[in-house]
Amino acid sequence: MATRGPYAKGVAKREEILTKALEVIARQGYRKTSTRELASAVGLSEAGLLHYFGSKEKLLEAVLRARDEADVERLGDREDVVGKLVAIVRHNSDVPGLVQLYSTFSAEAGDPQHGAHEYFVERYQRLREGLADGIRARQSDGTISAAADPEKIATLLIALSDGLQIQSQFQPDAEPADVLNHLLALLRPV
Amino acid sequence: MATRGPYAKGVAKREEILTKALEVIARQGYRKTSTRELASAVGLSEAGLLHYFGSKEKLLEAVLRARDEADVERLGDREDVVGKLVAIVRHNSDVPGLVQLYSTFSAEAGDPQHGAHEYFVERYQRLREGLADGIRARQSDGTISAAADPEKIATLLIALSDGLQIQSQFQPDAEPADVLNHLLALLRPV
DNA sequence: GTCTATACCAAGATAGAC
DNA sequence: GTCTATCTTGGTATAGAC
Repeated sequence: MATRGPYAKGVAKREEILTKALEVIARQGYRKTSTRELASAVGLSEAGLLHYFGSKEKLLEAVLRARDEADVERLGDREDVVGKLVAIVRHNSDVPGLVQLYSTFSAEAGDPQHGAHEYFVERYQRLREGLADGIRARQSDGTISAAADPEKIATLLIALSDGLQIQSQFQPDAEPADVLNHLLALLRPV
Repeated sequence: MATRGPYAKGVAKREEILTKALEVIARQGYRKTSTRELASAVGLSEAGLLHYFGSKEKLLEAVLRARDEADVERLGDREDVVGKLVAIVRHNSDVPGLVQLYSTFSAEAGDPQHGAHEYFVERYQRLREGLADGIRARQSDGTISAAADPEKIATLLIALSDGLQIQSQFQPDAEPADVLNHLLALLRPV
């Protein structure tokens, strides 16, 4: 009855699936990407693919986790958390399919029954806490007004990033990062 | 060959479908609401329901249009456009299923191929223009700083409302309208 | 009263998750 | 393969313009 954990082969395959899925979804969005298609893209049957992730929902959750990790890897050295957020939002303009996966999936997962609900609960909480610290740091060095409530502004910046990325899909000329920066300028102490 | 337009009966049934759909979706969210269920809720077969709207996508678009109209009816008399937005966000806490329909659908419709893409393009543009006017009005009466760019702040307020409503599904104690009001306080001239 | 577009239904084709 | 979801096809009944 002892569980043995994944073999090296399985770990590699898992990696391959996530990389490929990220690629396919970034290109064509996720609504149009079936498990069937993802399976054949990595040379597996549907059942074979689902063996690794259990369900489509769990696979997509893993894709988003992988993206979060990639963001950390690109920006992990940066001190300024608020600047990090702006950099991520700017970078996301280049991967609309992923942004669409993220926004659709997070909206759907609002339902507590949804398989990825817990993932988002934890993710948003982690982001809020990190950003609140970053905001307090900026208040110390004088780039954000002391009148701002760090927790509320953290919630606000995340919501703003999410909302801007959705809206920009309907207004191709708009640059989400510019709006974020305009707000940060207005939040400077006088 | 000539088109005759809907009969009185059809007009009434269309109304009934929208009202009922709004009710069912507000209660249980849209992910769990099938056309089959909506059809039987109004005493029609699935084909009968689709006869009126052509597709599920178009039906959901009509539901969102109906909600927009209901909001206008509730708040049409109000002068202050920014205050209107806050009131809508506050009211939306009472209809989580509808909020979920709206956010999921708008995220999905980011794909230009999506049937409701055009609807959202027009809706966001209309909202932005109306809000920008409201912001200029507030700048005139001194409740928003003259340093704010009305177009950017309009985009921001819409994005913020959307994002806050998504985030609040993962943080039940949070009240989106409070964060909006905190921002408005910070945007006051000094 | 005739005529035809509208209102609707039964059955099934198709496709996706698992 | 099974189950469930959307949507199509091919039909009948009826509203309502003329």
